[in-house]
Amino acid sequence: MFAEAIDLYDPKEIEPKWQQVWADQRTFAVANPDPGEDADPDHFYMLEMLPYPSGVLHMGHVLNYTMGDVLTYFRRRQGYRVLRPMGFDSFGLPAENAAIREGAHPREITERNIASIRKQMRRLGWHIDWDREVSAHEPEYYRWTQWLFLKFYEEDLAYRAEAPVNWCPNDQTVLANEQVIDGRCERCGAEVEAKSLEQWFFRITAYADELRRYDGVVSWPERTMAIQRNWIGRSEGAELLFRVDELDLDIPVFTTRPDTVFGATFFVLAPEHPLARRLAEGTAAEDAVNEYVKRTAAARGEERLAADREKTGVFTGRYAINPATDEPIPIWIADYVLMDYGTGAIMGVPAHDERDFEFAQAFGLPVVTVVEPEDGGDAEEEAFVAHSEGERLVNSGQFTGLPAPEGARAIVEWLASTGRGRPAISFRLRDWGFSRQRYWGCPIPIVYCEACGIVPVPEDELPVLLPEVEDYRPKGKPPLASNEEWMNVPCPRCGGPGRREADTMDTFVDSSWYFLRYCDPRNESAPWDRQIVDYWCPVDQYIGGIEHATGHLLYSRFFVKVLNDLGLLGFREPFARLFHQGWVRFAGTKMSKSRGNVIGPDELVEAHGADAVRLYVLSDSPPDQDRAWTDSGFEGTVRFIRKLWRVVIAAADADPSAEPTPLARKAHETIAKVSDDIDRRLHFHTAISAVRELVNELGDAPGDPAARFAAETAVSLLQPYTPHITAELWERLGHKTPVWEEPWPVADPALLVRETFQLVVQVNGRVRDRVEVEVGLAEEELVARAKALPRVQAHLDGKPIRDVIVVPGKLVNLVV
RNA sequence: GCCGGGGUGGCGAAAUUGGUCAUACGCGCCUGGCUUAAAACCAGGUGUCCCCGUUGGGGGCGUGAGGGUUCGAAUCCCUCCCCCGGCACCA
Repeated sequence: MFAEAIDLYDPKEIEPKWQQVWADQRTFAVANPDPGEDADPDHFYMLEMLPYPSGVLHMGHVLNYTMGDVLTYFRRRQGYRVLRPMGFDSFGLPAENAAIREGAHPREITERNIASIRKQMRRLGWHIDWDREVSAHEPEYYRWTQWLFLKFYEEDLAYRAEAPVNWCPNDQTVLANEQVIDGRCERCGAEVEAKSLEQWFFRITAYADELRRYDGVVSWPERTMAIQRNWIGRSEGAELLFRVDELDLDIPVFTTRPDTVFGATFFVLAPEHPLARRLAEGTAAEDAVNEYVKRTAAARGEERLAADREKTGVFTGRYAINPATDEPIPIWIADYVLMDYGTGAIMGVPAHDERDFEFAQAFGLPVVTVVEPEDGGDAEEEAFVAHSEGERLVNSGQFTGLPAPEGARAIVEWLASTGRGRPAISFRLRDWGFSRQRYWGCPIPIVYCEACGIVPVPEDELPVLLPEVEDYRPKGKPPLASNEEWMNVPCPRCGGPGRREADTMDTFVDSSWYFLRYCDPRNESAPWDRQIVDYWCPVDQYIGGIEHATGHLLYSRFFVKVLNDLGLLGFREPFARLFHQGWVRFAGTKMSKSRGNVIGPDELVEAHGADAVRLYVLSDSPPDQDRAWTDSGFEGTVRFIRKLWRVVIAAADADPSAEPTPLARKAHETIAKVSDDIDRRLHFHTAISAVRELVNELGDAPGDPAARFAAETAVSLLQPYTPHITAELWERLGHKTPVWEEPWPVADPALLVRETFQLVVQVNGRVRDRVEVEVGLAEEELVARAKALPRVQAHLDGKPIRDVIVVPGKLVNLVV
């Protein structure tokens, strides 16, 4: 009784013990390669999206980092040098809002949160190299964020422009398109307004085409690439010039249907188009146009986006020349044309565009059909004709009769020859506005000088430290602007009076390069050493939420492409393999802070140990699928861990034996399956199932000569999932080398090859019997054995056999 | 509307990509053991319908629906339905 009691599994005892060993021995630290080193092991960069330190970890984090942990241990034990760092995305709005609420400094709140998350991470036993920890808010880090900004600025890839921005009236700040969800602020839910401001932009559109390709990517989810491609949105077509003689203007339009230009019966400018007011100047329509522009500008936002809205617009009194027909067509201003797509102006072809048709109907504009189905069809009855293979141009001058796609090419060529058009590609993607009127972010190292204009802060004056301010609230102007002493600075170029840039950077800038800094985190003379970064990168396996598809994952790709063009690194895609973990749901809903239904890992770790939490979160569901956290399921895992303990302790007394019993064979099959599931498929849940099968069989065969081997195998294979209990059991099995340093087991191929196999016998494709036969029999012999089976005989029923299919090593199918 | 992912027991899911009676592993449920009792633990059972000589054995049907290819289909093809995600007055 007493002996049994000491051997009870007690995670509270075991887990702190091994965590202390790992800390003392610096088990998780990994060195960069030594320049003189010649025998370099294979290396592997394992990365999960860094956490935002907003309080404590939730189950989503536990899932994410446990997946990374399994892969880290797995690769490490396969002999790879594994880089698995951690850091904190520590600038950003929530810390600032908490600071306003609590009256503490955002730095204080942030660092407090980081300390508590770090503690949680250690308690979960994650294999993290803490020597490489970085946080975005530390001057040692953001100094290089600023440095990178200056490089982009030098290349004209960061620029300043006045632009309509998404303005959140509640947070008093500009939002990126990605932060606007259904016309509302992602964070506070307030309705977003339009506002025109001087802003900083990254010219991500310069890389639009390449960002749609994934050269250098090894494995990305199809859906993620589809989301990014939809977001970037590429259309091929032409830019055509429409002349306004009276004002001596040529206004470009973008169209995907240059074949329909002969049918353009009107011309439309977006209300925000810089020429909109000028066109109407001096015409009878001037007042009406001004009034319309003012009204639509105010109504931007949500209502304007509704596709089923009635078309509105106003005639300018001017005409443009259709470059194909040379006929004047009326110029209108209408808000169904968007300023920030194409050129902000369109040719109206009501016969072949649904929206143009509606507009023409509303204002009585003529409809001219210029494309018809091959057979003539009943085009007159139809509002417009879809673009398809069997269509030909009509009413199109010398192009009449050409098939539509060919006609499009011929027309663009013809217009190009007189300078009135050219082939063009248009993207939906906009440049990335990254100015934020906020305090808790990376200062933008720019000085505005009355004489010199925009002047970058010299590199040797970096970092521009984030100053202290009285109040973090924006109140219309950015908080940094309230610190007059900080704001006023001599111009770095002429020494005259200058004012600092008071906006800070979007935190997505910080996270666009953190994975590079991890490689060389303490470098004081450069953001990184190119040799070191090129050694580790691209990241071999990245894991994080799919919600970052059009944000972080796109920005990081853009950054790496630019940095490659600058010669700062030697690759063009940051993440070779990408994987999205599913959501952890509880009580049928997504866990999120805003819903207040977060179950933290702390209580569960406290009650049942980190191993149980780690193992359960990866059990039962494929890694990319949402999963429900159920108490009964978790209890099942706790039960299994206790069973593992019991069964392994029982086998510890058994003698080592190499006898190839069925249990030994099962152990080798499990090694093969678990290795393949983790390595190739990331199917952590089926790997766990396989080990459970092995443990079940071991439990059923305590006296088996291979019991000890089976126990050791189960412990070894579970080690990446449950590092504490397996470390303890491995030691109790009498091993001196700790299990995490044990090479990953390799299945013995000899034991995987069977001497006999179960031959499946089918009659007409239906399984009728199975028989154990020796491997390597001739086909005729297999067929003869199959026919001899009584149950097969019964189904053959004396009928003649028409065909025989033999799959060697598997089955015989008799067709009658 | 366009693009992408998906639909398998009561539930989470497996079947590694055309070849072992489809449902491994787990949850739930049922039966039994242990117990004064309960919990825990342990053992067995659990798609569905039917048949027989009924502590056993045999058969039909079953992977959203319908069709097709094949000796053989959850897996491939066609048509359709439904669910989830992205884009959308984007010219």
